[in-house]
Amino acid sequence: MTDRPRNPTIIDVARQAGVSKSVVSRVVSGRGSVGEETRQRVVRAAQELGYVVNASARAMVAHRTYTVGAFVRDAATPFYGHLLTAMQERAAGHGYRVVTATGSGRFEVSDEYRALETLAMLRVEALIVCSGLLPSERILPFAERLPTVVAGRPETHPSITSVYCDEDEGGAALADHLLGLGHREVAVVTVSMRDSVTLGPRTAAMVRRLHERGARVLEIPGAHRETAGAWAVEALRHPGITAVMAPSDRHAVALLEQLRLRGVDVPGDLSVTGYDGIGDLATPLIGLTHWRQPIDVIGSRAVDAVVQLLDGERPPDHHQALPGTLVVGRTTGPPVGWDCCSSSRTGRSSEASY
Amino acid sequence: MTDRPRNPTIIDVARQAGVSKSVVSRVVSGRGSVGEETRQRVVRAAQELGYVVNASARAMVAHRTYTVGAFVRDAATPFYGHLLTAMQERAAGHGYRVVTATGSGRFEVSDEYRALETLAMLRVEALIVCSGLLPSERILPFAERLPTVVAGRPETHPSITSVYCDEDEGGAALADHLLGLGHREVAVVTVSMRDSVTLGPRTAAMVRRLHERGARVLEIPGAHRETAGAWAVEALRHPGITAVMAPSDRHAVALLEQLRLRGVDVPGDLSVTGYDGIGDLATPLIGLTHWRQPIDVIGSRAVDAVVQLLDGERPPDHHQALPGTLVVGRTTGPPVGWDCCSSSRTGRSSEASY
DNA sequence: ATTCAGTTTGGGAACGTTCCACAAGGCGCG
DNA sequence: CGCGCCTTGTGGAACGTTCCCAAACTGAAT
Repeated sequence: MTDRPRNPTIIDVARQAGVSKSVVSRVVSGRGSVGEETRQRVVRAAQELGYVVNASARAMVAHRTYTVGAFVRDAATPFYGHLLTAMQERAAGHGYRVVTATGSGRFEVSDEYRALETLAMLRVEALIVCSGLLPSERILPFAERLPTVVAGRPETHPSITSVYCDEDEGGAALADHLLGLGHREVAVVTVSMRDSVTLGPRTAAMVRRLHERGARVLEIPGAHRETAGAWAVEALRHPGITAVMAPSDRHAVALLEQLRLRGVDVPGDLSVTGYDGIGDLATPLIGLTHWRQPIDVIGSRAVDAVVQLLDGERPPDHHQALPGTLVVGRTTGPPVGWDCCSSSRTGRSSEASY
Repeated sequence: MTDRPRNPTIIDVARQAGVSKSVVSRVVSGRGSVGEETRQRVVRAAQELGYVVNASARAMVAHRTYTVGAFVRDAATPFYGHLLTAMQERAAGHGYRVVTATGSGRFEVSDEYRALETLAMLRVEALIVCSGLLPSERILPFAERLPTVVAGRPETHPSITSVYCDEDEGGAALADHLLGLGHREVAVVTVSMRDSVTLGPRTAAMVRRLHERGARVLEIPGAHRETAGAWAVEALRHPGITAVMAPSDRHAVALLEQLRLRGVDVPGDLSVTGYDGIGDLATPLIGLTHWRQPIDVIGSRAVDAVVQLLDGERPPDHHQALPGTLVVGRTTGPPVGWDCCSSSRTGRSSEASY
């Protein structure tokens, strides 16, 4: 780096305005009283020199940065993009900045750790963790030192506050929707709890509810969207299956693409459900039936909680579960051969064992 | 804010390890030599105390922050989300952090200015501007003080480096595609240059090419996606129109939704084109014909350029125009009544004047 | 005139780090 | 043994800001 001209300091401004640095400090920080005439002179001098406060120096003496750290696994996914935006906006309202750190796609523990350490170096005053993958025990060491809120997923640990949309409710609601349409044999693309703290519980909830209501369930493990072709094949192998539940909108869209390639009619041959309901994927154009999470609310509540913790108050609810909404689109419908009036089903397939 | 325990400093670590603060500094910064036995002792002490370097203090003396500022209008849009992710990753490779500032949705000049000033306070070493709306003259004052690169859009000003995908080429390619299919009367949803530095030129390029090749053009001004219903109405009012070109994928999807509501068959009745080709909107499911920009490349090249500027080199190309790709989907096809073999058109509509 | 309160201003310490100059000790070499 | 050199460790200055305290100045009341 070639030597660039130094930024002007309050001392430069003070010299220019013919006052002491203390006066300039009071003018730029807005604390303490300054004579009106002097303040004008200082403001003018600052403008002439293009003075801008140095946040580092300020942070040093104030022991505050007015910065909240947000950790997300991958900011490019629409879910996190929306969450970040919502948080940023709300934080600005509280006088805080949000600085985000990401785990760098490669899903490595060391990257994750480095990201969180970077936030610590920057002396963020609090932490908002928005990752479906980072387990509680990795968050805990930081939560001990910083007010920490987990956003977008339930958190079991008592010393961590969380703001989320109940996964059980959503999973059950989608299952009920399919059951109500008459589906009795449903495939669920499942994700293990280990692989995701959000996708795991919601698919488990789908399976549970379907079982409870006496439906047959085919579980297709499928954490990664790239394997959507295999899900399609697996679901189609079982002729009794009339619906497939995906762990997220993106999974659902990947599945819809694969079904389309294979000439499967949705929802004629097969119904499909998603989960999340964010941004462009929830477009009416695709018409995906899904469970919609109030991401904006999750984001702003998370920030509110963090600010309350910073103010030394305990947030009203340690774990805030926000209500979601069932959005019925055009990817779900009654199963083939289903007679809506007799409430019984014809053309039931043989008792395949799965 | 209640008083939180202070973070340990190098002095605390020094005391714990029984050495001077200078030794600790050398250990944590990795500069200067330290006896092996001593270094072990320091590392252990730091770990015991949970010491983390204070970036502010470091920045003060080093006059460096290893931080690049990114300004985007709205981080929630997929285009910018992807761009940011790409930049973040590349910057990390160069040893820089990216801190983003947004113009807070409300599209106010004062917000914009505050966002850029925040970046200046944080003493970012360089600036990457990724906004289709912020005009050059607003960027210039910052470009004079900081190495500045504009990403994702062409930049005319000679003292600002830019990395982008040529809008003229994309607009023309899409127009050619439609012309090649046999379309002769095309509506273009146009955005003024004033409203967007990216959307403006690309729609202008579409119109230009269509005119050059002798097609009739209906210009429908439409900066905001919310008015997509009106575009649909306007296009359908002119029976000669066989295709509509949207300024972006998101505009195109909004239009497709409106056309769907009105029972218009795409591409049977009307062909539709998009522009950008990012993430989930470019999904094969929708099958939108569009011009794809290499966003990842734009992001990483922008960071590379910034780093070169920081190193005092001039980047090889002051203005880097990257190649895009035409992606043909299922939203475009031959116009109704078009006979592919005779290369002439039947059922031509009356000479409507527009 | 003198005191007193209130406002405005200036000087200096402190924040946590890096870097520089320097000291102490070990080592090889004449 | 004395000299310089290299390695390792120490103390202090500096970075740009805020805040505390003291000084200077104002004006009003005694």
